[in-house]
Order: sequence, then structure tokens, then C-alpha cells
Amino acid sequence: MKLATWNVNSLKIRLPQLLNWLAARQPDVVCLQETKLPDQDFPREAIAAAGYHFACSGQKTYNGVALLTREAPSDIVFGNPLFPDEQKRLLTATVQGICVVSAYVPNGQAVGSDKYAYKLAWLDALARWLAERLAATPRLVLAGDFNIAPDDRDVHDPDAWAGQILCSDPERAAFRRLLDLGLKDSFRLFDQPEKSFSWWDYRMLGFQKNRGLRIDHILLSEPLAARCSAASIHREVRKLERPSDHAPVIAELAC
DNA sequence: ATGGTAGCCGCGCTA
Repeated sequence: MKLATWNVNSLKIRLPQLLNWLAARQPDVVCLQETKLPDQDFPREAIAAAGYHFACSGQKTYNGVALLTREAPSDIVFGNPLFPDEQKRLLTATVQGICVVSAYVPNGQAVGSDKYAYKLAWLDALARWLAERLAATPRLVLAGDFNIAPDDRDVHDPDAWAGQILCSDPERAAFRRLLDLGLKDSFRLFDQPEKSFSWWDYRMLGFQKNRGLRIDHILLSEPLAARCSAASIHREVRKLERPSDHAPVIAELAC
């Protein structure tokens, strides 16, 4: 079973790339972020024609999350019941007996800003809710754009980024708190190339210079981590013409 | 040095 997450930065713009990537890689479950379109504009026909069911929680211009699944999803939950939020950033469904959560964690803009406080509060509420969900559903996947580089290995220039947004200690502590729930970072279950990143700034030739961060993650609960056989980043997608600034991330489970 | 690029129905904001 292939699980994937991808921040597409506008599903409307990236739909042709998404369809090509689905056909080439055949993931079973895909968590999407930054769809940036209201649910009535979701490309339901194209997704169905590609062979996927879907659930979506979108809004215009900003945010928006979705799930694409080979098997029909059930028990769809919009947002976090513990954290009322106008911003569409969280979507959960049960697929093939697994609780799958697609998350678009707030960026936070700058350490100390109002948006930073919102990010930390959002993550605190996520951890509290996931603790409940894990008690009820031990097989759980949390995948998405976390907007956190968990470790200096995940940063192209750790000295330049030290203490900055996406790398600050409180953000990393919030990430560790998710791991402390019993979740494993699937990417780090395996040896990986040095300087593996999932996001590169559009500006200043960020991708060409590999000035990136690994901020997109697939976290697996223990029963799923025990079955995880591979994890990788589909970096080649970032090389396409008019790419998202994020590359897809994949984890494979032996069934 | 606070730049630069992309996407949004926009006339700045978010990332």
C-alpha cells in the first residue's frame, strides 16, 4: 500500500501534473494540501476518471486539504473537533481500516508573530485530538505539510535557519510531541541521501541550488511503522515546468 | 541587502 502526501500549491494549476503523477506512481492514498479551491470547484470528474475516490475540505485562495483514495473513504471528519478553525487545514477519513489524516499545518510566518502563536496552538490541539484518535484507532497515518523541519539534517543551511520559522525550538518540540504519541517519521526509518528536502523556495534558484527544507512528512503509528518497507521523496516532480514548490513524499506499507 | 517567485480575483496577502 502506497501512502503519499503532496502540497500542490493550487490544485487547479497542478491538476495535469497530479494526474500524470498518479498514473506513474499509482499511490493508494494521497493527502493533498493547499488545494486553494472551494469544494464546488474540486475536479471530481478528473479524479474519478483517474480511479480515485476523494474527500475534500477547501476554500478559495488559501489553504484547502483533500484525500484521494483507491478504496472508498468512510467516517470523514472535517477539521479538529477540539479546535474550531475558519481555515481549512485538516481532513480525516478511514480507508482500508486505517485512519488517515491530511494536515496543512500553519506556516507561522515569523517567530513571535500572531501567526506563530496560532501555529503552536493549532499543533497543540492536533496532538490532543490525535491522542484520542490513536486510542480508538491504533492504525493511523498523519501526513501533510507540517511546516517544520524536525532536525538540522532537514535543513540546507542549519546555521542560517537556526531559530527561524520552520526550525525554531518550540516548533520542533511540537513535532516531537507528535512523535511522543507513538508516531514514527517514515522517512527516517530508512537510510536516506544527505540533503533530502521536500520544499524549495521559488525564489533565488532555491531548487537549482538545493536550498531546501524537509517539511512534508508521513508519520505512522507503531503497527503501521512495523509494516513500512520504503519511504522516499519524488524530487523529480519539482523539476517539471511550472512546479509546486513542494515535492510529493511517499511511504510504502507491506500488506 | 529584507531582495527574489508563484498563486490567489488582487488592486496586497500568503507562502
